[in-house]
Amino acid sequence: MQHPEVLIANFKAYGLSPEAAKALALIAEAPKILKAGAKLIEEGYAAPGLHILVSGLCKTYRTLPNGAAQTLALMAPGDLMACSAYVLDRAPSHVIAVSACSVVLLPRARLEPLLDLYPDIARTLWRMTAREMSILQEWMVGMGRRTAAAQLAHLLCELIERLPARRTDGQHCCDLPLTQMELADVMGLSPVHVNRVLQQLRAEGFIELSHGRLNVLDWNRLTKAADFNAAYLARTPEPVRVGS
Amino acid sequence: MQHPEVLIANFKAYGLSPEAAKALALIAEAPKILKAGAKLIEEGYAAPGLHILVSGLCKTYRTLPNGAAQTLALMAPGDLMACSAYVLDRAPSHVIAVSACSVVLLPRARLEPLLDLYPDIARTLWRMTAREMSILQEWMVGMGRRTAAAQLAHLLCELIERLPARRTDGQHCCDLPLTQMELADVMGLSPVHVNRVLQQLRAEGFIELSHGRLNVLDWNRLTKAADFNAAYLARTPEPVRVGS
DNA sequence: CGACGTATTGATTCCAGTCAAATCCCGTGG
DNA sequence: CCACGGGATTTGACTGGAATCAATACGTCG
Repeated sequence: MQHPEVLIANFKAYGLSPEAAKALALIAEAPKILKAGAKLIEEGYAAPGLHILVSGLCKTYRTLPNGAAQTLALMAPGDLMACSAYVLDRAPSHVIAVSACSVVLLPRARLEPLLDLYPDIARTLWRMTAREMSILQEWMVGMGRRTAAAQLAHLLCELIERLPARRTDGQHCCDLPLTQMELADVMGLSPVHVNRVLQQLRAEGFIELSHGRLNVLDWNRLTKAADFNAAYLARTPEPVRVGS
Repeated sequence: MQHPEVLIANFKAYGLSPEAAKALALIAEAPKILKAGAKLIEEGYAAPGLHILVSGLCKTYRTLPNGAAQTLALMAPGDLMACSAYVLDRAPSHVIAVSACSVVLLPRARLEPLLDLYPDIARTLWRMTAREMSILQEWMVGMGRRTAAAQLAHLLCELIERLPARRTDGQHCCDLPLTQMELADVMGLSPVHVNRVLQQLRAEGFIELSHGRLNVLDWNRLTKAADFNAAYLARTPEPVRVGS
């Protein structure tokens, strides 16, 4: 599948009209390939356009004076990257590739005219940003009010939903190229504690996780333990639609 | 000052053109007055339009099965309220008035045509949403990686910047109608601990806080202790501009 | 094989939560 | 004007979850 097709399909999934989606795909530059760990956007940097992740996993994070890091977002294929760096014209935080990635740029000079031409595009980008915010809010609930185990379980549920996953009855699995240290930075915990909570989830038969591969053994039980409800991940205004 | 003027000034502060701002103000319904504690938006509710806070303080929060609550946003005058409830057509969380509020509604049926007519409006609303997200991210850094004292100090700095405040050299103060329990729900802490950390900040001469009034005694020292940098609160794309 | 990053384990400390009581504050009504 | 009541704040004692420190295994790659 060509990149333009992927882009078009993605925008359509957010409810954008086919013509507008095609117009967007046409202004996209050739995808950039990033190696794991490569920095895409540096804090303070002025964004040359809007980045969209095509494949791989990226993250946004902030570092503190004491050296600690907090991950602010994980980006899955189809996600906008650092849209605030685009709208605010200045990146408030770093964006780096977690695994090998392919990223497409919609250059500002070509995107802006399209926003004028197809007002639906702005609506869609706005909606994509709102979805990103929903995810952030869910993380916040986890950090503030869930136990570490529930928070981790919830995060894993979310990642199964967001990342390309193979889903069979009961068993769901996906590639998860995150180290325990990276998980810790997402959840605001220490790596050691993540390790312990992970073992807890393994011991209770919820999941398997090793070698960058996550396998959820009992989806129902895990979502219940995590109090997980996928509604916040919806891409379209209407309550989740099924089929095409 | 009439509500339309307030609205117009606010949108201009976000960089919107005067004509578009005026057009927006024209479609606004008469302001609704809310009593403290009144529920504006209920989870799951379909938003009839976009709400903008004119005066007072509101909050968005989620509750968990165990009864705990997590505040997801505080809204100051000029802020969009629950924009995801508008774009996603379904509120993912509750919005209630913390103090007596005045709220204006831009009805969907009148706002949508404006989005087509003035593409800059969508850009501005998108930018407002991005700013809200920046605030959320900053909160997340606090919850995950700052000590409770630094987190609280940071929050107070933010509120001084966002809420109507009287600022004299060194001393800054504003009305802060939040109970310690509410502060706890914002920060993901227990009310008891908030109380203790608050006393710590008082003891060190950073602040006074009582009877719904916050007084920052030493702004420089507080911002330093909180590692506070107001850049994330900027409303316009360009690095903070001074004057009109 | 050696080396470095990652994962695991154990021991200990400490920050923050919980429980519970006392006090304060303020509005209300007798 | 004062007694009452309920929420908010404060305090203390105790518990517990997560951090920290430190050492050991594991694994992958040159």
